[in-house]
Amino acid sequence: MLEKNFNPKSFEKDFSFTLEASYRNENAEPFMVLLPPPNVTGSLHVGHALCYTLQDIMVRYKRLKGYDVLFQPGVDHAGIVTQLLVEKQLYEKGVEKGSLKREELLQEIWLWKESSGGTIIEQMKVLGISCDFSRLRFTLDDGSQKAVRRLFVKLYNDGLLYRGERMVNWDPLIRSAISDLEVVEKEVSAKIWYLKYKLENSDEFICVATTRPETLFGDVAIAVNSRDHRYADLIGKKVLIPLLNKPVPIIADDYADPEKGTGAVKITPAHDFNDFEVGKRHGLPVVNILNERAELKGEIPEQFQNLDRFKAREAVVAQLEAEGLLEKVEAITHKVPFGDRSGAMLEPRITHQWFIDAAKLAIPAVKAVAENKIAFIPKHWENLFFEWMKNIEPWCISRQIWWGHRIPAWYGPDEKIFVAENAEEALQKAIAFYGKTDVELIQDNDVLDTWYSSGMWPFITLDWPGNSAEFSKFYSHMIVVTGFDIIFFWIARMIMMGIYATGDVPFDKVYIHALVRDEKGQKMSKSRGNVIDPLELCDTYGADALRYTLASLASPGRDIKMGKQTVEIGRNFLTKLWNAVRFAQMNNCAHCPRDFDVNTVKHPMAQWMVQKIKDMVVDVENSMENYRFDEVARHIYQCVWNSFCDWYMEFIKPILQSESEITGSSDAVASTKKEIRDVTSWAIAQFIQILYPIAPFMAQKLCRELGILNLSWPNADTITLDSRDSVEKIDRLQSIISAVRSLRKFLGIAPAEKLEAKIETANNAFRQLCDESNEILLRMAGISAVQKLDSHSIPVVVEDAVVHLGFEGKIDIQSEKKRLTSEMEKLLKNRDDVVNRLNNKDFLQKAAPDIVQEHQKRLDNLNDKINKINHIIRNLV
RNA sequence: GGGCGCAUAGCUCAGCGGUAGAGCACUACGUUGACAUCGUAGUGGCCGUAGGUUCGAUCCCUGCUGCGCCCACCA
Repeated sequence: MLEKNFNPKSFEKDFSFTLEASYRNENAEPFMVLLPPPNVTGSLHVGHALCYTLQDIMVRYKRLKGYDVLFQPGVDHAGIVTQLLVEKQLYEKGVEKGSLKREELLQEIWLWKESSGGTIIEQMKVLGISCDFSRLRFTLDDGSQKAVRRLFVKLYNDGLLYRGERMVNWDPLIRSAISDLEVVEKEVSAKIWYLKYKLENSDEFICVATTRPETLFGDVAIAVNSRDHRYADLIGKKVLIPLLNKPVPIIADDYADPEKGTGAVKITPAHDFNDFEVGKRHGLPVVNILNERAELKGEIPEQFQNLDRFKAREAVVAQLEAEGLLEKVEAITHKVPFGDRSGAMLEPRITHQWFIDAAKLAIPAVKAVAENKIAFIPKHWENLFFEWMKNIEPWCISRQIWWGHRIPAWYGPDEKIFVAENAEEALQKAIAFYGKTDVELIQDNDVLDTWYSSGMWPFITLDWPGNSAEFSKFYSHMIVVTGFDIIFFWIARMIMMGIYATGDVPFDKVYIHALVRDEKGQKMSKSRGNVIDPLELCDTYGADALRYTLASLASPGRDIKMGKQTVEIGRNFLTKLWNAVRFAQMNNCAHCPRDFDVNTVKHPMAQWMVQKIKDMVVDVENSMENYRFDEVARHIYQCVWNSFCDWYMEFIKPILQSESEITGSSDAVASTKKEIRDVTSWAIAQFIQILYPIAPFMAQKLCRELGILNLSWPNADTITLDSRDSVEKIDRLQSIISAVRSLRKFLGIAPAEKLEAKIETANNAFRQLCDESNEILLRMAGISAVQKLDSHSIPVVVEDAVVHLGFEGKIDIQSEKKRLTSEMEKLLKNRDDVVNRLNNKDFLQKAAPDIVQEHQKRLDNLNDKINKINHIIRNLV
């Protein structure tokens, strides 16, 4: 017997997932979910919980349906994040950044990874995520290393990967290049300084506005627009850079916008993307005045040497002011690029980096999505994908850190590059190239962008470049579930690299899930302090409750607003089901006989319930196939709570609690009782199976409790019972009960007070059900049916039946009259609408015939009811 | 500047070319056996706005307004 209190904590920890998760039905259709590998430094947040829960629901559903399911887990080494984290921990122990050698630092990071990395994997188990953990992969494991190098060499040999000197976004804190995607623009308040540049051999000045005065030492020109008459005569002349007195030309370039600033703009090619382009157009030199830490360095006055860029700014401004070269200062707010990992303000910087020719890889990727070989769900996210792919820039894949895949490129004495899968191969190439054996090669110091290996995840995990059975079965047929924010970072790269490496798309579906916000709709963040910990929610409400709640909120195209209490949705629902099962146990409805056949069921209430379950199975299955997990949750909820608990269980209580078994007085009653028991236990078994994908802990607990050995997905097609008559009759009985309850409440009749009632109906089948339902009517509506009423009565109209409620005491006739009159008003208005429509020739001609018919029927029903109520009102005294 | 999404009950959200729904909240009543993590009944909506298409629009189309997001630019 289930415990009286629903306490998920008491059983959720009992179930392990490893066994069932690694089960493979190898002869069946494949279904694979590619788990986005969480960072090795990560811990579970609500976003993960949503993402993983949805995946797990799909996976468990497909397992029940008999698919060959692979749910492949893994962890990402997360280069920059992890190295920063370990360096910080070392710093706290007194180890300065940069004081360790490469091998020493790597060893420290590996040690950290072994001891503290991947806690999120354990947290996933708490949530009941049924990955095949025996196949857990790491983006730096041997297989990944091999695959990464293999693809690098292939890309290089195909000319799609190259080393070049370009301007990139540089993070002065990490001291590495980062990709454009890792740049976040932030609005900051700043100042704009108007500097006076003296014309050479003149006393005149040209005024230039800048937000970066400290970069003036790197200026190589002043640009003005050729159509700007203010400066037309200055083009070709020279100005002197303030504080440096170095002459630079005034050039004409359309980049200079007469509307902005003073219309004259300083050109600093080494420290600005636009200026770099202008410099290139005009063959200007590149003067770098910042080092890797963004300190001033180079051909600049001694007093500014080694100053941090922000201190340098102050110093430069002060000096300019002292020399009278500062015309004015204005306060502005503008957007400035920051690194999303370090939070440091970025610097454009010209360095040697490795790049992937993403534009070329993008062509087949765009084609694949355009041709629907890959479908985004919801579809509109394709737009975002296309938009980015259209404007894709070369992808800078080298990072100046140590934790990651070291770039498999070696340099000979003359900087000649040898790209190879390992040092030995590189050496062989070098020997062949130089024609001598004593060649010394130095490997590139940089590592690859973390997203490089992530981009290979779909095939790394299937043991590419080997030709595994899993690869041929699952590759290009899997689904990826992720947030929209990594469509660029990850999805696009997986598609590009997957097609390039294997010739085929890695997956055929991309499900984009919602963003989970706090209850006010704000993004959750540590700094706001509004982060909800899913593990805490599991502890308070249970993992199943959290899973159910997340599923029920997962409507497409809308973010999820969620507070802690939101999880009560799931907790309350599961409690309800728990108690329903308890009720069944108490009434010997827990075990469904093996030979039970739902299609032989006779009792109207039983048939009604069977039909409700059949409908639910069909609905849930449709919703599952359409990735509508909110609908899945809702269909189950309605069937369990509204149909099964609210009506069915109340209806069957008189039958289950009758004494017929003991007395054996009636075989018919006893066999009805048995049938009801069987249907009840069958219904519960269906609920458990349907619920398993969403609430696996509870489902398994109930299976154990009820002795259910095998779970499978119910097949609605095997339910062939024709239950239309029963459904109609039971629905009618429900209407009567609701109407009587409503009227009793309106008249203020105490719930405990029993009333006599006479039910009039011309429908014989229904008449019979009413006669058989005395006890139900008594329990649920508080009425006992009689043939003749002695007391005063008030009639209630329910469809084609009239229920006369008898009262001994006084009833407020006036208020009842009022109520009926207002009901009548509504009915009349309703009828007017229908009549108007039926009088409309266009409607009759153009509307679908069944719609017209339905309106006619509606009109008949309304008329019938109006007549009956009219009659009642006239006779109320 | 370019693009995307959203707007339905007090709140959170479903829905749909043909009578507007749920959960929460609220009001009233109700606990000696499935369940107060509950039950019963109720209150509450010109479905953002202006046009158009249609026999009929909350739903389809267009404009507008408001909110959110993405990309680009910013001397």
